[in-house]
Amino acid sequence: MNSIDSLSTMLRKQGFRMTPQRLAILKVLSDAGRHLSPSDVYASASKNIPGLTEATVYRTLEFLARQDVVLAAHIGNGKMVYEMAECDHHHLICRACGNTLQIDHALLQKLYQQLEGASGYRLTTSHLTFFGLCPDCKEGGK
Amino acid sequence: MNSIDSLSTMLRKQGFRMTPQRLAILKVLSDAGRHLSPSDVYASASKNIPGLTEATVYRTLEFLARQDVVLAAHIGNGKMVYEMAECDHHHLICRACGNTLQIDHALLQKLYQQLEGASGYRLTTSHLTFFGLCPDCKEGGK
DNA sequence: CTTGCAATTGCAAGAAGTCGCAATAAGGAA
DNA sequence: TTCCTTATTGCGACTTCTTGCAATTGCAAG
Repeated sequence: MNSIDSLSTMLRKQGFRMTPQRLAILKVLSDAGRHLSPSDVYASASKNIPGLTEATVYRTLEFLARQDVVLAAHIGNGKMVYEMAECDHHHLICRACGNTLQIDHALLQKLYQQLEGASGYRLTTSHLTFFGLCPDCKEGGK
Repeated sequence: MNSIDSLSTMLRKQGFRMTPQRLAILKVLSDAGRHLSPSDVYASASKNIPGLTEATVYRTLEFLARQDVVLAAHIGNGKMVYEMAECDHHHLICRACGNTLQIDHALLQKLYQQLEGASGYRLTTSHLTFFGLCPDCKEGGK
């Protein structure tokens, strides 16, 4: 698992600035251990960085996702959520009740290899979201 | 492939109203043959329905997606796009140049069965988006 | 320690999308 | 055809998110 220090060093090496704003946002995500919405991140980070703006939070999340430090995902309500890119995984969400299951990336490894073979692309891990009905809701006949 | 008439009949049977607004939006999507953004849909549909509002377009797209008449997807720029749910497929997008490849759902059939077995969920088809680097861009060493 | 460059941020304006409520209208029953 | 119920829409206010630009600041060089 990458610490904030090693992530910072890596990003600096690539010519990026590690500002207090960026460090605070990274720390919020690192401490959370789950995904957060931009407004969740803003609410927490602005406690440590008075004067932080939401525009900066949005820009920083997008920057960290582009650098693969953070995974972005849509979880079905049209909103983007973010999480530290520590453990590759995907989500399976019940369309009726919203219950969410985490899926290891290992389950998709073969598919990814197959898609690479068929397409010529090199796939990056992304935070996929699958939808379905959970065991409780599919019995209810929705 | 379902015609607008048969989709309308099906929705009416479920107690929904098939208003001129909904028919116009369905027709725009049906004629497009590709995915459209909400503002694309609004621009086209409002030609036929003067007075149509964007609020109605957003609500109708969300309604049609919920009824599985339309597939919604995020294509990497944070925006939602919509397409008739005619041919189950997914997307593979190059993160560098934006080039997009369409992936048949058939390639994911086994994975879906596997996930159903492992989770107890019944998966619905969703419009997944994979990311990677296309053959041209991965050679460029990004 | 100082300086200069260019990346990053704050700010305000604007775009995209959502919500509550009254008015409108789809459609079934009579 | 008329009437009534209730789903749906228009509207305006609001929230969420993005953008351009000037000011600020991280950081490498000296």
